[in-house]
Amino acid sequence: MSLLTSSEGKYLKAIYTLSAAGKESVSTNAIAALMGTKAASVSDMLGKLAEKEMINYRKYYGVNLTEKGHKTALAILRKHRLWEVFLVDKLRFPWEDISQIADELEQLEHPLLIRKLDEYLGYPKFDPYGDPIPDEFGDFQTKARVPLQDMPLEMTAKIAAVKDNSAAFLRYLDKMGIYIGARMAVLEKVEFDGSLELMIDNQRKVFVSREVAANILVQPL
Amino acid sequence: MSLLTSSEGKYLKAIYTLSAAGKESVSTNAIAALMGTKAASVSDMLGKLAEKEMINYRKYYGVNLTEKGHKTALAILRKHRLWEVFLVDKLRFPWEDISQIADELEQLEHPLLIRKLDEYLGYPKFDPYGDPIPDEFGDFQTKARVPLQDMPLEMTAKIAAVKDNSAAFLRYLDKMGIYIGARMAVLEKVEFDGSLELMIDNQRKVFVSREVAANILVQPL
DNA sequence: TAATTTTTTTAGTGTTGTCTAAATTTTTAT
DNA sequence: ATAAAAATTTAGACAACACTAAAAAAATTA
Repeated sequence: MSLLTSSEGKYLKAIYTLSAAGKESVSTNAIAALMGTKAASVSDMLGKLAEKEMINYRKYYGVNLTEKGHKTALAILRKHRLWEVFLVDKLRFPWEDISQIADELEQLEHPLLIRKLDEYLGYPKFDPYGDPIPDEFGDFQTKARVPLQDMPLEMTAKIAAVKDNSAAFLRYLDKMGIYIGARMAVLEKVEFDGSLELMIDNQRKVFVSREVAANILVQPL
Repeated sequence: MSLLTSSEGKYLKAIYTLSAAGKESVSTNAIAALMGTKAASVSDMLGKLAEKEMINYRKYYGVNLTEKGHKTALAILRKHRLWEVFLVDKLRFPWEDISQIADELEQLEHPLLIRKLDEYLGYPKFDPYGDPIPDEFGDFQTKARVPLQDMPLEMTAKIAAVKDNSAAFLRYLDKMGIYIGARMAVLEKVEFDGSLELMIDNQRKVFVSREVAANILVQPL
């Protein structure tokens, strides 16, 4: 018993995402907002997930993932991110399209499918957004990453990940030639508005606003 | 508005399969048997599909696909068979495992996904079972195929398709070294029990029973 | 053709997951 | 500290999809 329905899986992933974003406990409204449902629906579902011992649920005070829920969420995240790699590396999808498709693919339940996919993709460790892909045991690599604004001048780093996965943001990055894995250094910080001048791939200079910089993580080399 | 749920899609595919198998109109019980549901559930669903103008439904007298239903079924079949090719050619699944997984993958609805998949797979025309893959317009190639029993002695042919997709049958074929695309000729027909001696790939002789032969289609060369 | 069997449909129920509206609890502000 | 506001839960409804049991229609057979 107790295998998850695909809807339960989506909730679990949402709770994981919100937990990872720092908060001790995750609120009903935050989940509803992230998932585009109503608070009442979330309350219902929290009851079911608590029943299945996926979350610790104290009414009116939000939820935490249990150990079991955490592992399950990581398994779903693993599937999601592997499919994202497939869509970008193999099918050549633009990265702004892939989240939605991967949301459906991640719910597929077949013991061998993900193992074979992982093998086929060459055991990737990061998805196209730069987020780490958990292995079968839920372990993943997290290399030190810092927000772009915190980089000292001139230090070389690699674009490691983006915080905002919205299509608008990703298209903007594409247009500016900013992509995961690109080498960069901060040439100048403008005091006045927090904007930055960057050198990308030792070739191109680009300006980015404080808002954009806040959504980019880099990994010092 | 008229887009299909994934359950409706499965019914449509089942009706298509049964229609293709010859019958003028498809009975409620036949659908229930193929899908592993009960006749009452089928009746419910037929009402919905008739509502959406996918089928012509005369109560108590079975159903036919409308033009719209036929096109929709072919689109689903196209997805199913492309995913099967992916699973076998790319992920290296044994062919007896793929139907079930493709049943879930075929329900994914994304305008670009199938086009990109098709391109990535190199626009295959047949799935791993030898069944033709409809193109975007629902057209597909059907080369002349004959049941293995009807082949004259000594004539060379290619194994083109199997009628029975059960895991047991497919495993048997694997064991005997009989695969889609293999060259073969009938060396001898045994009057007594209808069994055949085959030459496969000009190398190996194998015996197959009448029952097995009845489930293999070949394409004369 | 009349009776029996088979097939199909209808009626009523359960489950999952959503919603709105109302009730309740917690948080915030005066 | 108490009143107002915000967040959360409960209650009741609905849609999709399955089921069982019973009714109805069609097919079979004697």
